[in-house]
Amino acid sequence: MPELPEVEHVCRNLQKLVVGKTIGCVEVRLPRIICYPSIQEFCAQLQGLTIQGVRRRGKYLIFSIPPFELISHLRMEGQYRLAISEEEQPHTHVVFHFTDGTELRYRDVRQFGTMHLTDRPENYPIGLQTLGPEPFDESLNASYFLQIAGRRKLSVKALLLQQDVIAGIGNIYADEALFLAGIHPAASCWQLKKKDWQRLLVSVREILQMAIEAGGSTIRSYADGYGRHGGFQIQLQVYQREGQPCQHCGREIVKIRLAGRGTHFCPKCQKIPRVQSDSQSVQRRKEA
DNA sequence: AGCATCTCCTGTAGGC
DNA sequence: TGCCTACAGGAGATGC
Repeated sequence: MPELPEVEHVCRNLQKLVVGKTIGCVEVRLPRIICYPSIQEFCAQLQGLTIQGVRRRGKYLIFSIPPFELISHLRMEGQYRLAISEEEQPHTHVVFHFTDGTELRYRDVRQFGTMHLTDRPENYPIGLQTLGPEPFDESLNASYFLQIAGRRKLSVKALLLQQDVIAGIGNIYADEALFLAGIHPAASCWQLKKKDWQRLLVSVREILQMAIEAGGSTIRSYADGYGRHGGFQIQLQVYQREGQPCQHCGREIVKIRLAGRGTHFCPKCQKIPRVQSDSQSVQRRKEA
């Protein structure tokens, strides 16, 4: 499941593979992938245009194809692959035929991926329009999290998954970052102090940076533009390691369900920050 | 408003 | 062996 590091890697490879290529025609075999505009317009508008660049924003891939932008989200299992004459893999839903005889194939087993083609920001997918800051954005700091979530009772894991709060984090790296920060995923946002947010932000950046350098994580199906798998999965400390010993303390990794997602953590290393709430302090005064 | 749950989808794993 | 069910999850929709 591609998150920021995987999309970043795909993006860098696509920059090498498709920039400068001119589209001859486009084949759309699964209409649901194309969210905007209609299939007919999508194909007709791309014909004869040249790809000038590819960039990433959150988990979105944005192809610059003047005067348009093609915004592609891989969701769970979307993959791009540049091909010449190789046999086509099943679940290939969109094919961009280039004038040089090569083709860019979009493959997506679970059919969750989306594409938008537009020259107007108001037609961007909602998620891109409301996307929060990039994790490596220098203006991002602990105060931002305190301000946006300091009073909320939402779990910190659920908050990390909200793309309008911080862009690009998915289930794998949310679990890993919380482990690295020593914060319990079920801790409520209001329980975190500024230093906790600071530690979490540092951990998020550290995990994402390491994963980018390793070429991302391949859990089920992720592959880059060349069909290569990522290497970070072997460095995962908690994700999908339920029942195995924590590599820090030896305690069994536990799996719970949080925010509708499988959530993995070490019950010894990851604590809910201790906060003395008003009601608790009133209670203590009464007891005293 | 804020939060939880459901939905889309298919391959895989586990139980019987 | 073969069938059935649960599960995986990003993001948008829905409901409380």
